[in-house]
Amino acid sequence: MDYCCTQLFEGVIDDGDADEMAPLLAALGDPVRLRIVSMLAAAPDGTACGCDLETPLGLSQPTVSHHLKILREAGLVEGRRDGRWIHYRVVPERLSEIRNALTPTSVVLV
Amino acid sequence: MDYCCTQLFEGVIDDGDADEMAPLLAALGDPVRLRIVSMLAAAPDGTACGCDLETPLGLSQPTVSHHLKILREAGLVEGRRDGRWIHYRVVPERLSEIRNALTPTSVVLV
DNA sequence: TCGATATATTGATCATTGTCGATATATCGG
DNA sequence: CCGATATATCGACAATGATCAATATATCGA
Repeated sequence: MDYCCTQLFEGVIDDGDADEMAPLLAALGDPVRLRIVSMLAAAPDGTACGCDLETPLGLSQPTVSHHLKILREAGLVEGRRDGRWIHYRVVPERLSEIRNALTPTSVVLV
Repeated sequence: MDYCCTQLFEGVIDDGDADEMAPLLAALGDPVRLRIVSMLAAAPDGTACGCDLETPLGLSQPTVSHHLKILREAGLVEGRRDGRWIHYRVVPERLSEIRNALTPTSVVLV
């Protein structure tokens, strides 16, 4: 190895940033969670509760709860309790972070 | 279920699009692959061969090859053979697709 | 307080994935 | 043709993840 065009990589994303950004992208790297985010964004008032997602997704309540947890921990979704229900909404700033990271002029792609 | 604010979700990403977009995001949802993309983008001429990545990544040749394959199959990276070497480069159009999908006015997020 | 509904957690199972060593394939130079 | 280098594939293994049934927790209405 390294007999060929070895070179130093400068301006590359540092390990910490990569470890932060990857879970964010991985959270959206699942068709179910993509659909959830899309459904929340498409909902009339921009929110929906978990129970509304089960039937259209065709998944059990624990599974939907599992995916919502991942999206929540990634900061891509927020939940506000309203009595029995928790209204989930997309956090658009978090989506912007991804878009910015993938922009050619960003830190990630130099 | 569905006793609460049941509603139809219109304008939501369809299953086919979600199944297409998810692997694209999942391909970037790994810190190693994020670093690879960043390294390719940061390389002097925008390309690097696999052998250049092993040492800075601290990974074995098969592992780097594995990640490059995933990025290749996702269309995020292209390889051009040059003798013994394969020069990999980022496909910026593919990154744009992700950015567009995550834009509030896009199909995905309606 | 009790029953009903919404959400979260637990435990289990099966599939996927990241990693490596070993090996195969391809290309170049001699 | 042979040895060296770059890349891909195979096989194995440990870790992660998606899913569900069962159960726990929380809130409301009666």
